[in-house]
Parts: sequence; C-alpha cells; structure tokens
Amino acid sequence: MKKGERRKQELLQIAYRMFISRGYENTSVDDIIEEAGIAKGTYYYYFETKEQTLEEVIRMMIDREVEAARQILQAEIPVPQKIVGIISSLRPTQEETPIEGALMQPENIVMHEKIRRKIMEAAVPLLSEVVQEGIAQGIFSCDCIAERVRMLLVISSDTFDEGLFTEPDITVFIDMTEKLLGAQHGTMGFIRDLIRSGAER
Amino acid sequence: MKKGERRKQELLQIAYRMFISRGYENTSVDDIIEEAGIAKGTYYYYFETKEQTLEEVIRMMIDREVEAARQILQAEIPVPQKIVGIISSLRPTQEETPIEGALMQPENIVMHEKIRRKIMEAAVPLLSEVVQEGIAQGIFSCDCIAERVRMLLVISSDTFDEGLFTEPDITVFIDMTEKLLGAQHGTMGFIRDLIRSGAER
Amino acid sequence: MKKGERRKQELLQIAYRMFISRGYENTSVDDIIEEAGIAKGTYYYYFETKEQTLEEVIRMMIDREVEAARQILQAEIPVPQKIVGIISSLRPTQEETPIEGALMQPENIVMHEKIRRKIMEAAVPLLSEVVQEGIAQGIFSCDCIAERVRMLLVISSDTFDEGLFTEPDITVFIDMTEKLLGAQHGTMGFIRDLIRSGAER
Amino acid sequence: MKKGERRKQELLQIAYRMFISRGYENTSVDDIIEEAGIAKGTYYYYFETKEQTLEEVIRMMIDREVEAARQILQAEIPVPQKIVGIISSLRPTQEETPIEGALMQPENIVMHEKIRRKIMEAAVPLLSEVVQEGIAQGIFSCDCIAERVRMLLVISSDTFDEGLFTEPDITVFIDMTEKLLGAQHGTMGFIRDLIRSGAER
DNA sequence: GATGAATGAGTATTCATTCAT
DNA sequence: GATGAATGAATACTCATTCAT
Repeated sequence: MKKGERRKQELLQIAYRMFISRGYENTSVDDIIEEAGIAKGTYYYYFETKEQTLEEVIRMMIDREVEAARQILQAEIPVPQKIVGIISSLRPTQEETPIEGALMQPENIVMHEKIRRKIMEAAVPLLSEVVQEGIAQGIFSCDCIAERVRMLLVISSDTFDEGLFTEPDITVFIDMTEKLLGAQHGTMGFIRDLIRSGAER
Repeated sequence: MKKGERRKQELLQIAYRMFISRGYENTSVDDIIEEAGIAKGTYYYYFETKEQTLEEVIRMMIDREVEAARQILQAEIPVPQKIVGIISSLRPTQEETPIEGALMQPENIVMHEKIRRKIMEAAVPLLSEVVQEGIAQGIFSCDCIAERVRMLLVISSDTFDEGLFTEPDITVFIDMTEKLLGAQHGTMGFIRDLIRSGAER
Repeated sequence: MKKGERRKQELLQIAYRMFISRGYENTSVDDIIEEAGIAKGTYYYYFETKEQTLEEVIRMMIDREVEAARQILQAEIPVPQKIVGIISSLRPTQEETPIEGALMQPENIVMHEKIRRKIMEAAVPLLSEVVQEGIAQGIFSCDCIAERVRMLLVISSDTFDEGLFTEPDITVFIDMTEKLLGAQHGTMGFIRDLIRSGAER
Repeated sequence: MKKGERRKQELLQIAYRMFISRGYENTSVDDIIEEAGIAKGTYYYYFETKEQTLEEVIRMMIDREVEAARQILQAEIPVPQKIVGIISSLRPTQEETPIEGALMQPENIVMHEKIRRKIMEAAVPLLSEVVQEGIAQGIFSCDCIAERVRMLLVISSDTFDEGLFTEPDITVFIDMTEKLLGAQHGTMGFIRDLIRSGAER
C-alpha cells in the first residue's frame, strides 16, 4: 500500500513541475512517463486520465498552500500582517517556478485559471475570518466581508501574480485595501516595505 | 483586391463566431472551412496560420468595441455615466453570445484571456481620459489614474463578466469605485438602477 | 484443492454472465476481476489467458445444456416431442439472458459462433439417435441422418434464435422438418401450439 | 474529382483484401496505409473511421455480387439453373480468397456476419422472383416463398460456404431444395454434376 | 493461494500545414 | 484567386500478461 502511494506522490510531483513549466496542454503523457522513467501502463495504473492527473496535481498544490495559510491564520501576529501573509502564501507557483520566470502566460492559462478558482474558494473563508478579527479589534470596519475579500484577492492577483508591478501599483493597492476594509490610512503601508525587502533578495 | 478583402472579412466573421461559441482550441480549420464553404487552400490563401486568424479575429472584435467606447467618450453625458458606459461597451462577448450564455469558462479561457489583455491595453487610456475629465470637473479626485482605472476594469470584469453577481457584489463594487476615484458617496449609485433595469429586460 | 475449485467455478460463472451480456471482446480482464472482487494475479492464477477463460466458459455452458438434452433423450415422451425438446434445450442464452433480450448481435458474434459450433458437435449425435428411434418406430423415414439433423439445427437456429420469426416462418419450418425427416404431414404440427403457448407467457 | 474517386476505389480494394485475409479486427489502420503506401492523413482524408471503411468495403462487395446475380436473373437459362447460379454468385469471398483458404473462421466472423445479413437482404427478393417464375412455369409449387428462399440461402451458406461438405451433404441439400420449393424429384439433381465439375478444376 | 505494481506494444484518430494544378 | 489531395507528427488511452513478494 505504502509503496504505491509514495510512487503516486512522486508522479504527481513530476507532473506538477512539468505542468507548471510547460503548461498542461503542452505536456503529453509521453513526456511525463519519459521524465518519470516509467511505462505507459504504469502511468495509467495510477491515473485514470490525464485530466484527472491535473485535478490531483491542483488539489495537492492547493492543499499545501491552504495549509500554509492556515498556519498564518493562527499565528500571533497583527491582523494586517496576517492578511498580507495569507494572500502571499496563496500565490500559486511563486517561488516554485523561479526557473523559467512567469511561465503562466501562454497556455498555462487553463491550469492557472483552474487554480485561481480553487484558491478563491479556499481563500475567501479564511480571509473573511481574519477580517472579522480585524473588525473585532476595531482595525477594520465594513460590511459584505466575503465580497470585499474576494475583490481584494482579485486585485492582488492581478497586480502581483505576474511580477510586473510598479510603484504606483503598490500605492494604489495599499490605498484600495485600506478603503475596501475600512481601515485607517497607513494601516497597510507596511506592504510597501515588505515588497521592497522581498525584491532586494 | 476589394473582392478579396470582403471575402476575408466574411471569413473572419465566421471564425469569430466559431471561436466564441466553441472555443479556439475546439475549432479546427476543417470546421471553419466547412462552415464557410471554402476549400482548405482558400483558407490558407487568406491566413498564414490558425493562430494568425485568432489574432485578426481579436483585433477586429476589439476595434469594434473600442470604436463604440470612443463614441461614448465624445457623447454629451455626465462623466460617471461615461465611465460605466465605456466599461460596459468593452465587455467581450456580451450581447454577442446571447445564445449559449457565458460560454467563456471551459476552454475559451485562452481566447478570453487574450481578449482581456488587449482590451485592457485599449481601455486604460480611454478611461483615463474620462477620469481626467471628471477630476477637472471636481467629481473625482485621485492620483495614479492609469493604475486605478486598471483596477476598476479588473474588478468590473471579475464581478460582472460571468453574470453571476449578487446584490452585495453590486454594493461593494459601487463603494469601491467611488473610493478608488475619490468621488463623493452616491456618485456611482446609479449603477444599481442600471443593472436592475438591465436585468428586467 | 476443493476450495480452489469452487473459487474457479465462481469466476467462470461471473465471466460467463459478463461475456454473455457485454460480449467477449468488450469484457476486459479488469472488468472481470473488479466484478469478482479479486486481484489481477488471482485471475491469472486460475486462468492461463483470457481466451482460455472463454473456452472454459463455453465448455461449462455446453456441458449444462447437453446434460439437459440428454435428460430429454431418455424421457418417456413421443419422439417428435423429444426432437423439439432437445433443440429447444440447446438454444444458447435463451432464458439465460432474459435481461437484455437478444444480446447476441453486435460483437457477441464471436462467442455466439464458437458456441454454435460446439453445440452442433454435441447436438448432432444426440438428435441422430432420436431420429434413429423415430425411424425404428416408423415415424420418420430417411437416410443421411447426421446431415439432415445438422440442417435441421441450422434452420432452427436461424429461424428462432433471434426471436424475430413470423407465422409463415413457423409454417415453413414445420413443413421443412417433416419433409427433411420423411415424416407424415401433421407429425410436427404441435410445434405451432408449443410456440404459441410459449409466447403467451 | 475523378482522381480522388479512383484513389478511394484503390484503397477500398486494398482494405477489402486485407479484411478478408486477416479479418477486420486484425487489420489495423497502420497495416492498411503501409500496404497502400500512403500517409495516415490520406487514409482519414478518404474515410471517416475504420468502421466506415468496413461499411464501404462491404457495400462494394455486395453491389458487385448483386449485379452478377441480376445478370443471371435475366439470362435465358432454365429456372433451376438460375436459382443455383444466383446462390453461387452471392457466395462471399469465394474465388476471391483462394489464397488462404477458408479464412473466414477466426475473427472474420464479424465481417462475415455483416456480409451475410446484407446479402440475405439483397438475395431474398431476387430469388423470390425466380421462384415465382418457376411456379408460373409449373416447375415449383409452394407458398411462403420469401421464407422458403431464406431457408434455402441459410442452408446453402452453411453447407457450402466453408467448402467442407461431403457427398451426403449434397444429396440432402438437393433433396431439401426440391421439397422446399415443391419441385419434382430430380429437378435439382444437376447440382451434383455442377459441384463435381467445379471441384475438378 | 493471493496480491497488485509494472509493463509496453498496439490502436484509432486529429489537425495544422503544404503545394501542384 | 481557389482548389483539394496529401502529409505525418502527435496524442490519449487500452489491455492482456508477468512476476516478485
């Protein structure tokens, strides 16, 4: 039992890397089995279809990220930092594809989109909880929390996912976030420093 | 020459409809020529590759929409209405795919994404101009106009493109827009009535 | 040993049902082991190949039917009734596939044909014996018994196996049978009543 | 137009030979294109699917045979000879597979069966006409013509198609045919000479 | 007796593209 | 301008069979 499970995890890992770096559509089953050094039959022993492999790859990736996000949720840090931390941890394929840069444009779109939706599903409740916490602490003040959180995620994703943002983008994002959640001006300003220190690395 | 041009426009029209309704990847060259009633060779007489056809289809579609947006830009209506009007007119495949609903989920993603980017490119300068106008009139008050406009478009697209929005979504969207542009509370409230009257139809 | 034998009989039973209802070619080894709830290896412990399984399935099925036919042979009923009884008892998959009707058309042909041939082999001597008996009793009168019996079986199979016969088919079949065996007109007329009463059920 | 048509006929011819000699299931598309010396794409330019190829192969074969049968129907020969002639001409793959003998047992069954049914459909009306003619001439005397003709075909096919018949088979077949059609004893006796002279060749 | 992981040759089908006419 | 016959690499998936444990 264990043996088969481990093997499957290995295969998922390999498929994950290939899907991310070349795109789902551009990765053939032949490519995967060659990389994995297994026979066609072995692949289909573990996965019903290629599509199913994608599904499992995404689930694996998301599970991981949601786990990281949950850790942050329970950490002993200020609420604004929690928000930013969770959002960052849910960025797909962030430091995971450092090799080929932002390879999520061409035909990775399909997978990217699938992931985006799943992450949305998982992230909205988590973040809502934190925002709630912020409201309780008097840091935030707003209604329609779920909708605002969702909007926050969409903007964040659009602004930062491709790594092509400018200073004004950051400014507006910070402004936006504060107003969206009804926070005092300056509450989220630390984001700028965070990004700067991140970029320096 | 003219005859050939007209023919090409027809083909683009056909390709456009097919790409929209079945997705780019799911539309084969064979499908197109069958629908158009022409031979394989004829298709390749007009287009270098299938990819190029897509490019031209998108350009055509965007040109049209930008044209419509430009008309609104020059119309004699209040600035907030202009903004909403332009955003609406740039919604891809809105009344153009009335048949099968929001056919932009499954594998239309690729085309949808390509269009989205092109529209962004075209829309940001147009909308920026209107916002500028609003600022001059004292209706809006903000910096980083281009970035804010972009954000507005992203949120609008995410909220409304699939047609699956709720009341709170509208509320937050209106709130967001006002704060994003530094408008007075209530300035964009008319959007709600607009959507309601649109939905009634 | 006994335990293994029983297990094998169970597997044969399962394979039998699946072959009959879905066809030999359309039933994969995977299908069988799933239905049986056993592992791949177990299957191949009991059977050398899938083909061999088919062979054994057919043998089992025929053994049964021949046994039934033999009972009729020894029964104390008139010779004409014996003939009809034996022919009926040898109909393959008659009350055995009551579920899906005449599932022997599409790709079941392969198995159907194999069975047909085996049944022929088994049936000709049995029926020949009965015809001999009929000749001894002065009911029939003919030479080349084996050949005539074979012909009888072929016609019977063609006429009745698919269950798509009409009144004239019955008439001709009865006429044929009488003349084939050199019986008096009317001798086999009871077949019509038999079929009618069978149909009424 | 003509060029393509001829090519297709050639391909059909090749497929025909291969299906007959190796069986439909055992002939892969790869086999066919290799034999034909064409590319995969070319094959699929002419045929939608492999199944469709089979369909067309069968149609071609039957058309030919029915044409031959029709010629005999209109010939100026005695009615009994017509009957035998038509039946013979409808024998599938008779002198057409002289090479590998009766290669229609193993998995050719599928095709064989398909052909058998189509031939039946075509042959029954043709032969019925001839029998009618025989009745008019006082040579035959029977009712239920279609059913009798069908039976005749079935028996003939079973007896002769595989080429494994004996003297008694011929005797019974002749006897059967005469009685089936209500002909005088001796009417069909010429069949025996026909077969003998055929076998001598 | 029984398991299940591993195999790999085999299969039909798709499709963008080319080019001689 | 237009045709349509020809291409061939690519692709996902199947399945009977083996064998170490």
